[in-house]
Amino acid sequence: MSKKVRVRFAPSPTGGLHLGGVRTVLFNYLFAKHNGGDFIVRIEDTDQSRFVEGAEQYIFDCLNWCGLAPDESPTHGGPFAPYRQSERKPIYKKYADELIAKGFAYYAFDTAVELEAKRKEINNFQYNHATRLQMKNSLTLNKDEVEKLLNTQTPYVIRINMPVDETITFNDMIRGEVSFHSSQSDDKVLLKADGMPTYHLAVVVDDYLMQITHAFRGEEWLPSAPVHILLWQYLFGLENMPQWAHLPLILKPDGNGKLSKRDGDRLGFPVFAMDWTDPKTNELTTGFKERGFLPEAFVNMLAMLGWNDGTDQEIFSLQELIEKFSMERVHKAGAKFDYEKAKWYNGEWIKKLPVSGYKLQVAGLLKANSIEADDKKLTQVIELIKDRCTLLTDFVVQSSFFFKSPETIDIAAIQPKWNDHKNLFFIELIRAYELMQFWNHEALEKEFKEIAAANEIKAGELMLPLRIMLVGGKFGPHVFNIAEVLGKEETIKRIQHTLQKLEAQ
RNA sequence: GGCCGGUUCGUCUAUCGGCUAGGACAGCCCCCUUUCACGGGGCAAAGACGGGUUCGAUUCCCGUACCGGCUACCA
Repeated sequence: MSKKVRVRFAPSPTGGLHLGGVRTVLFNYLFAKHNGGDFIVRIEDTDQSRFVEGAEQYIFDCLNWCGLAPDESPTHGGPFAPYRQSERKPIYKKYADELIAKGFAYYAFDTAVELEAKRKEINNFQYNHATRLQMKNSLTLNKDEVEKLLNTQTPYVIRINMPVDETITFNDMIRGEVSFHSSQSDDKVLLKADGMPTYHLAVVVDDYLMQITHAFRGEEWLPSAPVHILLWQYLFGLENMPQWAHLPLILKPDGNGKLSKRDGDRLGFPVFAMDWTDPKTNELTTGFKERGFLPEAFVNMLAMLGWNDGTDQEIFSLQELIEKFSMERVHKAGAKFDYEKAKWYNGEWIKKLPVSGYKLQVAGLLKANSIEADDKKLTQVIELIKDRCTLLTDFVVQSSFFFKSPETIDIAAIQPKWNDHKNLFFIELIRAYELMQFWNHEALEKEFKEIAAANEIKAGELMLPLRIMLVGGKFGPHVFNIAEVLGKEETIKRIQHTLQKLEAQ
């Protein structure tokens, strides 16, 4: 029997949660759930200088919005707590010491200033097999000197002693066999002077301790994979190492390169899942949520950036994604982000979901625009206009006139073809509508057309004016549907109002 | 620079040696709609290049080009 699948998402809480980050979460989550496994969130906050207030909570808010709930995390708890690396600090030293004892790592006492000087002196300086014997470390210093430095609290780091001539090969679930030469990697710092591990030590130790079976991360990590593999070999044995998959990057739409927050600002689309306010600068970056995206659409769109099920299907619920996901079908190449397509997914989900699935959000949006919508009418309105909304925020413009009189009336659209004859028609229409027993769109349309015929005016020439009177502009659903929802009193009131304006002209 | 990865329509992608290279978004045209959308139909649009292997390569191998990632006491 094989071990239970356990995957982890390991963000560092340094700011907003990027599209690519959410996709990494998603693929982890889908893989875990597809295989009946657990999804763990581990906070990689080993760099105290990059700590950002609120960033961790924000990550969980985003996951919650997306519907990607962790089985274990600092906030959800779990048998392998703590899940915050800063709280696991004492654990790592032991493994770093073990590496030193085995000769796979060494103490280095070089100061930042000394390293800086070396970098200036040697172009492309690397702390590696070629240079480490020129440096101040336990390889060059004798035992007593090292002992003395250690005893006098001299700051030091622990570095991995990369082998000079070894080929490191592993099998990536997406890329197949990938190999590196050990001489190419430098002697990465494992334990920092402040006693915190670097990412390199921490991932390996925690993946082992937390019994992670599959480790998925962005492609940008590929070059450091050999270091991690060596660490596995030295510490826990290759046979216990998780299976790796390095996910393709999400690229900017124009040109090339990794998609960044700046690209979103520049091109006018969100990059973060939800609104993020930088606590230092107070700068607000809009998220997909606040931009009017449904989590269903956001997740669907992200999944399709690099994955497909081999058919033409493009709309998937989270449940379907769980059923169909496989790492083998993840594309190797990076994908340029296409905001137009992202919006298309949202439009599809607005049409697909029952109104109850997003009614509350729409009500919230309306409220923010000081429109209080009663529940029954809101549902009715949403049904009527949802086909012409691609973002949730579109509902505001598309529905405002149902709840309050239009602020401006596009008189210019009626005026040129306006005449007394038409004016008379509307006066007659008002009278007829006042007497209507059953206020529904079929009856309203029938009445309208009969009066038009009696006046020998083409209905088509009258429908646009009516629309402008009710809506204020050339948009919205079928005009008699609008009148039906508006009700007798309001409809007549709006017609009269515009009639007066036309008269005044 | 070095190492690693990648390369099918403008974009996301299908194809696991047989292709008239399929779908979707965006674009254009038509229909529906007496507004605008939605919807329906259509058009246009691709295998970086050069060598192999093979009866046959988009698919396998090699090289070149181009793009990207990494090259911190950051993740």
